[in-house]
Amino acid sequence: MKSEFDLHRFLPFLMHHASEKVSLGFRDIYRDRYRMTRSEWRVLATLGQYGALTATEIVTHTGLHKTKVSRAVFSIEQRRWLRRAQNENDRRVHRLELTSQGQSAFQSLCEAGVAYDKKVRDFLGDADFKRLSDLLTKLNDL
Amino acid sequence: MKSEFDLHRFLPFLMHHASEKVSLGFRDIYRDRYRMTRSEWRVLATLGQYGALTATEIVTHTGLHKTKVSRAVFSIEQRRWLRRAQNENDRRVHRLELTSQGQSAFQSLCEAGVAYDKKVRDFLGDADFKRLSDLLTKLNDL
DNA sequence: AAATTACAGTTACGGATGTAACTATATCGA
DNA sequence: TCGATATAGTTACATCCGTAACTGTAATTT
Repeated sequence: MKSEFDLHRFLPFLMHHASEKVSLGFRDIYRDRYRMTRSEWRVLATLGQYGALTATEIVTHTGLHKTKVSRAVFSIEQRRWLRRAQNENDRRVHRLELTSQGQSAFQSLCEAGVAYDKKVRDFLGDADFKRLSDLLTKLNDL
Repeated sequence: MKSEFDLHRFLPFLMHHASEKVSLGFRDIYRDRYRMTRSEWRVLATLGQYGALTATEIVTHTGLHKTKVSRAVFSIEQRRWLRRAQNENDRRVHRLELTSQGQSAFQSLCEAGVAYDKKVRDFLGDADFKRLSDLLTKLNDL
């Protein structure tokens, strides 16, 4: 029987729907401002926050698929927003680092991010916002 | 300064990450069992739960893009899991309805859905699970 | 009624995706 | 040391996706 099953209470649906709302709401910003994809923004943000990393380290930090990272790195490099330097000890590995232009773009999007965060926080209220963050963080270990 | 911005506390990231965990976790089930895409599963589930609908009504219920619905309907129809009947009064419109095979598939996935829900609920605990559902529902109005 | 506008649904196109296969390099084991 | 295995990263392919343009039908305006 379907009686036990309610689409509008089904967590994968709720999650996905809410995620689209929140995640795509911010995507409009970096897409309109810089014509970036989500993968590109994620890679930029990760390098901006953590400094120089290898592609594999970006995969670890973000959970992005390695082909997404590879393509995003290529396209950010095309914009001259990052440099790559081959590792001397292991020539398979490249150290990826934002250029100053890349850092500027990151700063600009950070500010937009903080503003966007505030918008959602105002909507939910501080308590619910924190509750939501904590629950989502907890789900990472599912 | 980036100091205000913490990637791992940024809601679009948290949201997206948690959503991938939960939503793709269940996707493995319908993908492995029936080779369905997420759009197809959503359309199947919507028709299963609400009975006969038009494509536009499915768009309203699910929030899916109309091209996704169009393609999903086509492909589910190919499997003989749904019938379409042209509306006599408005010949642009088709009434879409699951066949008995479609209903069987839906039932089978409902059971999997209930089991999956239980798995997540056990992980989070009843109280947090409800809290999360409520917060996600609230976000629909963002 | 003819012309215009609105709507349901499909499709062409270019771009983004994941899988799997690949290249190049490094490491391990005999 | 050399053959096998593992790893970093890229690419070919098929698929999926959203935008915009389209088809066919209905409703509205004149």
